[in-house]
Amino acid sequence: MNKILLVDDDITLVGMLKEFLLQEGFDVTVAHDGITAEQYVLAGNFDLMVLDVMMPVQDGIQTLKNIRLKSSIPVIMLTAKGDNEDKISGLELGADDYVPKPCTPRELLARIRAILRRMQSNVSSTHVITVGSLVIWSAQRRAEWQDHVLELTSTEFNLLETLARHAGFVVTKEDLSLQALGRPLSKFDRSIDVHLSSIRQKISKFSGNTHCIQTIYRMGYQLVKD
Amino acid sequence: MNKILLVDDDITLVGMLKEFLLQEGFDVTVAHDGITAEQYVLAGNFDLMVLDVMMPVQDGIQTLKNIRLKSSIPVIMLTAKGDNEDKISGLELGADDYVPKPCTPRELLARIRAILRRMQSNVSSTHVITVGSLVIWSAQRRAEWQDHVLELTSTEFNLLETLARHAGFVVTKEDLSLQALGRPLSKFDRSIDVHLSSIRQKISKFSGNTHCIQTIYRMGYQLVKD
DNA sequence: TTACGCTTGTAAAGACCATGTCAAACTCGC
DNA sequence: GCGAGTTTGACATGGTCTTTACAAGCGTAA
Repeated sequence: MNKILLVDDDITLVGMLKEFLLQEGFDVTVAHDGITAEQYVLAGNFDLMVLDVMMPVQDGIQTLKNIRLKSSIPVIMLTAKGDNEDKISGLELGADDYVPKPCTPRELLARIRAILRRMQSNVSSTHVITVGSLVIWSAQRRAEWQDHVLELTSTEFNLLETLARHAGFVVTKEDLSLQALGRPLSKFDRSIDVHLSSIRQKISKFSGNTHCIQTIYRMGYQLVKD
Repeated sequence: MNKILLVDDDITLVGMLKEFLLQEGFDVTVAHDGITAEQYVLAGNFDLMVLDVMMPVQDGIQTLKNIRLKSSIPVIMLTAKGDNEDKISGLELGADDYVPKPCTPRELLARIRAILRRMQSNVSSTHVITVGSLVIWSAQRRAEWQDHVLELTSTEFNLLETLARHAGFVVTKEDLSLQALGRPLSKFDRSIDVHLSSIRQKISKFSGNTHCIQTIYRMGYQLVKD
């Protein structure tokens, strides 16, 4: 459940929004002035803050400024009128969105969801590994060499991916076995050599360059960056 | 300081982003079309590029395609609308992330930081030892002498690395044997002498200076600090 | 200084072992 | 049972390490 902090001096408006957001499944906390909001943000771990620009004592802009010194919490600014200056300076201070007042709760909700979605997609952001002419899409389990699809088996893909993740570094057979085959390397296990051999063959179909996967004698293998 | 290249034909948007990123401590350069961007990338050593998909003359996709032929610079694509096709084909070309427009500067910043962090975690863990004209990258098992790669065997590398770690001090053969060969020195073992001989030979290919590895009679060897 | 013993430099040879690779045996899901 | 994928076995290869041999260097004592 997402924790949201609502900051506005308009008590009735905030009350209404709170009700609405609670029903939508958010965990809502309310503050009525900037100073309190600052304290809340630094204390509790909120996922997002909705901040009114126009407030007595300390306005939203100053509040955001202070908060940005210590936190990178996503912030949606509520601006009175369609004031453009507010928008710019709010964004430059590090607001993630601004919503002109008056706005319907639904509209605000949409913005909140949008921001949270972005933040989350940020974390799980697509994993693409690029090393020289090799491109690997981990999620899709897809690998290309110089724009040609490499038709790798599952294990081969794991191996290549592991090497790519550590491109430029030597990866021992022990590590390769653990990470790509999922078991510790045992004494006379030749699987890794065999798989690497076939990976090299598949790569060599598209370029003579087979020494991109270097063997480091008695140490392991290394995918060279270049 | 990280060098960032912003590429978008929307001059006001780019101007705003540039301001924002400058304040965040980046070194920002701007290009308004794909052709210029290509030239910039190949010329300057940027750490990251933000590339708009929708551009006149040459769109972002083609630009990325061209750049990928010659550079593996991290790229964030800016896609208009939530256009899914753009997303896919951008990633397949080797973009590292995509951000749907419109986006706030903060959001873009977060993505930029995320990518840079990922890149740096690859490099910063590298253990580099520098002694005079010798540079050793332990993790990569790579050694250079005056910018020339030394093609060392595993044991040779171990020996040189051990000497480099104790540069300026005498290292006994006993210690060398233990640390580089992994076994105690036995009575008539000449391996270390032989290996050091060949290391010296390999170094002497690039400079007459072979006394960088000093023999301390009846004591051991020493890599001299310059 | 010279002679002697011990240590080190280095080339060459051989032993050893890791790796490349093919093919057969083996799994496992269908 | 079939087929794709994986592992195992076998063999060839070749790189690397060690050993050996001899030459050269160093230190010390006569």
